[in-house]
This record gives sequence, C-alpha cells and structure tokens, in this order.
Amino acid sequence: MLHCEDHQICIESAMHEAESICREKGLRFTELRREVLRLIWISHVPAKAYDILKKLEGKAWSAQPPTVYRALDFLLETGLVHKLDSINAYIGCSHPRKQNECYFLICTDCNEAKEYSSPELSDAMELTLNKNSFRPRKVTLEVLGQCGECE
Amino acid sequence: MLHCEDHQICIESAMHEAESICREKGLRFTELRREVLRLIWISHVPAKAYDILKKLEGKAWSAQPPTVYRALDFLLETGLVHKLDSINAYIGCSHPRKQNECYFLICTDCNEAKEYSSPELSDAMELTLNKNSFRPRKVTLEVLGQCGECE
DNA sequence: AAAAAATTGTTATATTATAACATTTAGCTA
DNA sequence: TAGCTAAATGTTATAATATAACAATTTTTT
Repeated sequence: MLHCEDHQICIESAMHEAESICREKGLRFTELRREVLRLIWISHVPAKAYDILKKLEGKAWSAQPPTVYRALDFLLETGLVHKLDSINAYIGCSHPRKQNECYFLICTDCNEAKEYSSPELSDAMELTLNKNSFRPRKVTLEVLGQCGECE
Repeated sequence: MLHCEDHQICIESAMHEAESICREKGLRFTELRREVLRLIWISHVPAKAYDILKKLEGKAWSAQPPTVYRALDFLLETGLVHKLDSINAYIGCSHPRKQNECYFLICTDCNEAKEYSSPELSDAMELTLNKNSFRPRKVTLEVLGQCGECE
C-alpha cells in the first residue's frame, strides 16, 4: 500500500502534531501516551493492543493491559488514533485536526491500512442519515480487501 | 426504531426464506442452525454470541461457545446474518437474496439496529475504491447514534 | 454396509477488554 | 513551600469475545 515517502519524517510529524494539539487543548501528553502513540505510528500496519503491551514491557513501564488501554482511550478521545473495529486494531490518525468523516482501506495482503475521506461518500452518508432521521454519533466505515500494490 | 408491523410474521418470513435459500443451495439447515437464527430474529436488537449461548442452554443443546460460533459462521457464510463489528453482535439479514452493499444504523438508546442500502452510497463507495485501486472483499459500514423514534 | 464428509460434542485456551482499588505524580492553593 | 486535589499510573483480578484441537456422532456417498 502506498504511503509516505519517508516514514521517519511521517512519524516525527505525527508526533509533533500530537504534541501541539495536546498543548493547545491543555491535555497532558505524558511519556506513556507519547510512547504508545509512537509505537502505533511505527508502521502503517494497525497495531494490536497486546502487541503494544509486549513492546512496552521491554521499556520502563509496568505494562499491564490497563496501561495500554488507558493510553489508547486517551489517544482515541483526543482524536490522535482510530480504532479499526473490523480487525480490533489501532492506527494513527492522519489528519487529527480535521474532524471529517473518514474511512479506512485495510489490505489483507500487506496488512497495511490507510485513512481516506471522500466528499461524495460523506454527502451520500448525510443524505441517507437525514432520510432515516438518524443522528449519527460514531461512524465506522472500513473496507477489507486488496490494495493496488498487492495485486 | 421503526421496523415490521408484526414481528411474528417478520420472524416466520425470515425463517422460511432461510429454509428455501438453504434448500436451493444444497446446504444443511440443521435444527441447531435454525434455532440460532430464530434466536437472533427474536428481536431487532442485535444478539450477542454469549446471550444466544445462554438461551440454548435451556434447550436440547450442549451449549458450549463453539456450538454457537459454528452456527454463526454458517449463517454468516450463507448471508443469513450479519456481524456488527462495532458492537460485537449479530443481526438477521433482511434481504438475504440480494447481495448488495448494505449498512447499519444502530440506535444506542433503544439498542435496535436496521439494515439499509443506498445506491448513492454504494456508488460513492465504488468510485472511491476505484480511485484508490482497491479491491474490496468485505465492507463494514455501521453508524451508531440515535434513531428518529428515540428523540 | 463401509467409507467419507459434515456436523456436533467436549475440553482447553487464546484474544480483547474492563472493574476495582492502591499508589504515585503533577498542578493548584493557601 | 507544604498540603491538598485531581489526574495518571500501578496492580490484581476478572469479564467478554472467540478459536484450536480432537472425539463422537450423524449424514451422505460409494
């Protein structure tokens, strides 16, 4: 799956943006939360909670499940990561400042995932939600399949 | 959430359709599978696997987790039920003969869910998948929120 | 009737996630 | 700056969801 040119830059930029978002919102971006976010951003393959846990064990943390899940909760609430319900995994948010409807393409060959948004899709969604008098609170839109690079 | 007029008829019709689909496809619609499908259709609130299990216990079955999960696997493969990943629950498929893209509105007040499809949405989806050269295998589209009746 | 295949039974365990309470740390206030 | 408060983290236990592996049974095919 095609992504950034240089993933080191990709990571650093995501971490910097996270820093500044937390600073702006007055949220505490602690070492633990920072580390979990970094572990998630290590690759474009969505991270599983217990894999993050294993990686924390090698480091300074106590590393029990709540350690990870609490950090994940913080990152989810802050909009810095997304949970992919179809695979129970977590992925860094590519555009944490824009709270637009986004969807995810998840390649079952390379296991990478990518966040997209599409005005057409959002419009069609809004239309059908209005038609059905439904007030959305959380939208899950995930497509499992094969990406162009894995053909 | 608005549904059928008479849910008994709704259930019987779903069961009959399931019977005939299995007969046509030469699949074995065993007592266990029949019972699990019926338990799922009992209400428009998506059923949890372990709740189904509890309800089987009162009946003739051995009722261990694999009992339920194997029946669910069969029903999922046959397209008679859908899994809602965002809430880990199972719902009867409303149009098991049409394999069109469908999405789900899930009300977090009344807990009911409903299956819809929308040509606009499917078109927008296809467009964006083509744009990204992505071959879809499974689409998950679920909206959690509040239905019109729960305002 | 025997063989093969599908289904179900059974036991154990893997995976994902949260509850509850204790301790520590950071930020605030007097 | 000492003490207070709230937030974050540590710790233990357990809940919720799901699958692996092998045995027994039932159904279908040969």
